Amino acid sequence: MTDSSPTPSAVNAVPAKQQQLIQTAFALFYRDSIHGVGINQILQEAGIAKKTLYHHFASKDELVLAVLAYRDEVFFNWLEQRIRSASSTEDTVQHWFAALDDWFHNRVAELQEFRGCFFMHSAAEFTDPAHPVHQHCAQHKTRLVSMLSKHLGQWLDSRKAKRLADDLCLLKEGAIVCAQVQGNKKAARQAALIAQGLLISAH
Amino acid sequence: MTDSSPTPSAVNAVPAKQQQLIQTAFALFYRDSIHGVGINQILQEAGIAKKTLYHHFASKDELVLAVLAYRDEVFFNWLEQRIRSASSTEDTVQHWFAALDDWFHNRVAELQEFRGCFFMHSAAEFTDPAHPVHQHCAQHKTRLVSMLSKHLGQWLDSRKAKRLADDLCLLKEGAIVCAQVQGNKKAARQAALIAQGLLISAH
DNA sequence: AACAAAATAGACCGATCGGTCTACTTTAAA
DNA sequence: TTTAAAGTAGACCGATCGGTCTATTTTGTT
Repeated sequence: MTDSSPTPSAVNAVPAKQQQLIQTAFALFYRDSIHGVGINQILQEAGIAKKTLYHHFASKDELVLAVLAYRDEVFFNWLEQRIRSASSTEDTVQHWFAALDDWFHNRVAELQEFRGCFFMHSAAEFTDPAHPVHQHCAQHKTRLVSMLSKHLGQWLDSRKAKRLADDLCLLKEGAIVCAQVQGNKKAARQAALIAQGLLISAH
Repeated sequence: MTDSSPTPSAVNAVPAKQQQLIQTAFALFYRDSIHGVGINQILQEAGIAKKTLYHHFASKDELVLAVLAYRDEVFFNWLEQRIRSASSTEDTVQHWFAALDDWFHNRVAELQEFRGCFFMHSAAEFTDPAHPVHQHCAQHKTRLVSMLSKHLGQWLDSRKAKRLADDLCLLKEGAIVCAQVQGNKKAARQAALIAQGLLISAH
């Protein structure tokens, strides 16, 4: 072993307080939007001193970016795992919307109570496409498309895989909005039915 | 005539300053989100005194609701008009996405520069489904579905019309998100292609 | 035991928040 | 011409904003 481990789980780990700050901030941002939540509220909720926050982050903006990175990782990993075991194009589509359905019905503990897409909301708060927050949101979506596209590439040629992935992501966004704004939790199954039409015509 | 008209366009009209306040507030809310825009900023931009605002609205919340009602009316009327002339189910679908395409490409002056769906964004800022703002947003979506459904009812039985309207609205939401977050302005045409599949299987 | 890093509480800063209020001016109908 | 409503500018209120700082305590390594 090249490094000793003085404390169980230390060394190169993300500082505990930093992680706690990020998770608390995410929960509050997700509920009340970024502009709707103040630093002091986050600190009180997390039970952490103000100095500690500014020891880990230079500003609220940097905390926001860290929160986006955190959510990106959690969400991406969850969805990739849900897709991974699919063994055909049709199976992937089913897994895709089954995952969304679970999310909408709060059957996915690691994603918190469903309130729509955090990246969609954040992009709406920072409408300038050049703003780091907006760019991070766009990247998240792009990353999901290419992950799905790559997965579908196992059975489809890359042009068709990309096209289907784009469509499935558009349907995903639509389902999320319907589920969030109108509280229509059946939106995932509805989107899955629309996707059926794609499989018939598109191969 | 039951009422005289002392000044051209007065009597039962909405006060000019009130309308100006609403329009200015909408432009700012749409760009920087509701929580991201302060009262003073709105007043400065509109060139209106603070007392005048609180003469017309009891609070910022009431101004927000008035802004939602204003945008609801503008958007609904625009989209209904775009659909009205359609003469078949297929034609309606084409008009539907052609309208979105125009919006995404900023060819619709009355809707302002495209920044996504204002109601979707506002619902994200007020996540409590019981909050008046959130409810107004949900209503807007419901109203659009039923308008479209009614229109499609000319050629489809009501069950099928409702189902198709639901699907077209889900596709609309998906296209809006893709166009806004990723800047994918082709999303309307993409959604139109997906909708083609619906017309084949669903009648 | 010594020591540096990390954490604590919370006072404090100038700016802005939503909202009230006074005092004055403009507008337009009777 | 009178009069009431609607408008103006902007001081002011307490609260909160993001962020800095002092002083002290906890923590973990040597």
